[in-house]
Amino acid sequence: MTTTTPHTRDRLLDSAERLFAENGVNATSLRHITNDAEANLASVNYHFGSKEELFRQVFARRIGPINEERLRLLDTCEAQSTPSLECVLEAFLAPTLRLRSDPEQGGAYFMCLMGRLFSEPTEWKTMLMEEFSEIFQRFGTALQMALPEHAPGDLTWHLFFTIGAMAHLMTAGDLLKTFTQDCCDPADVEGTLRRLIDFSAAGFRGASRGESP
Amino acid sequence: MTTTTPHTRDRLLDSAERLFAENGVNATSLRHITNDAEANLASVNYHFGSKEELFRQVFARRIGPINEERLRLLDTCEAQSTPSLECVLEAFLAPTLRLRSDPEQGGAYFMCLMGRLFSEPTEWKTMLMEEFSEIFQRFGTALQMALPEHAPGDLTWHLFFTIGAMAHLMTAGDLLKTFTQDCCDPADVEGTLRRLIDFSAAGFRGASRGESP
DNA sequence: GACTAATTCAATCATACGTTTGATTTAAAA
DNA sequence: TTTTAAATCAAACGTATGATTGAATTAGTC
Repeated sequence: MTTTTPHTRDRLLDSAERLFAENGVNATSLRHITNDAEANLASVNYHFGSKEELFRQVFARRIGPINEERLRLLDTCEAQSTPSLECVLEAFLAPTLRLRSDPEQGGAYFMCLMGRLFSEPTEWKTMLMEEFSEIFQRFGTALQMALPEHAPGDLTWHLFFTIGAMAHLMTAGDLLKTFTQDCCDPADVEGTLRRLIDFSAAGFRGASRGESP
Repeated sequence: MTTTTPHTRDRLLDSAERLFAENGVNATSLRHITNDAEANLASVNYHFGSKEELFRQVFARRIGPINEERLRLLDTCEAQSTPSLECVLEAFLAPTLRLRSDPEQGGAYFMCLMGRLFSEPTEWKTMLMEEFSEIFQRFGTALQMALPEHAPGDLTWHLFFTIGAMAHLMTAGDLLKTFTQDCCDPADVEGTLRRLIDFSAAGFRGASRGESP
């Protein structure tokens, strides 16, 4: 059984990942994908059964390792006596933002695709949330430990804002470069990461000021 | 000439706005729209010429007044001797976030639609940017005045992060409510606005810490 | 080399899309 | 009422979509 497929299946995944990211999921037809992958039209339904299942596997192929690295980085954070807020935020943000500088393959395409998922109608968004539920739980308690005097509700709001900034970076990052005439360039991954971590950390720490009901 | 159209044109705009927001632009067909508006299929091409022009007018109908209010609020900010950062941020954020509580019509739909545009492939995003260029210029200088000791590049990055948080609120806000079992509810518009302003303001102020190259 | 399962292929399916047409209806102007 | 323009309508246009079929081809096993 399955003496393992040669290439076609992987070429389909790669082409689909790139085209989904560049043009959107609905706007990318199976014919676009199979042309790009130099495969037959029927090969998608042979290897994956449907376009939807193709997309699920494009997603599943990457999200697992990414979230594993998130948890691994979080573990090294918590190995310290008192994990710093910055360390926790870096563990959450770095694995996705660093996709941009993925050397061999187009993890950058996946980053863009994942960012777009956050604002997709409904169906895909719930899938994304299922994958993230454990992550949210683990990072929620880690943030609570890093900022023990903050209300849990505040932390949830601030994490939500941070995710928004991250997602915007993933989907519209190139626009920032164009718009600022290369002054702000997200291609400098480590610089961008440091900026986002600093911005969010300051937001987490400083936002519980003034009259709160 | 044009003794003025009765309703059909406006019903088409309303239905298109809602369906575009709920299901995405590409996923919404003219047949969906005309069925929802109880109009004939050909009426879209009669009144607007094409689906693309329909979308442009759905967008144009709302974005003008929103950006005018932005500038109006910014004017009242700058009427003060030294405009506070919070005041400038509120002028930028409030007009869109308050769409959620639009009483009569579904400005909430438009809010969701606009948020999604930020992560759309390309074509629509440039249109959105053209509408925003004046806004960015005016608010850029206002932020510079509110934080004179900060580098312009920093302000651009921080505004970008803030826009990301805002857009995420517009597109995935309902998810936050679901996920937190109603603990965090974006339907409380003024509370949400205050939280986002405080978070961003703290980010703007605090993020230029540590060793910067 | 013969047999078998896995894979690829060209062709076609039914469906949905945006757009166009020409006749028909509605309503305003004369 | 007659005339004329605006608006609506059913029907069809050509194209593209995701999916399916059955034959042809490849590769692995005996």
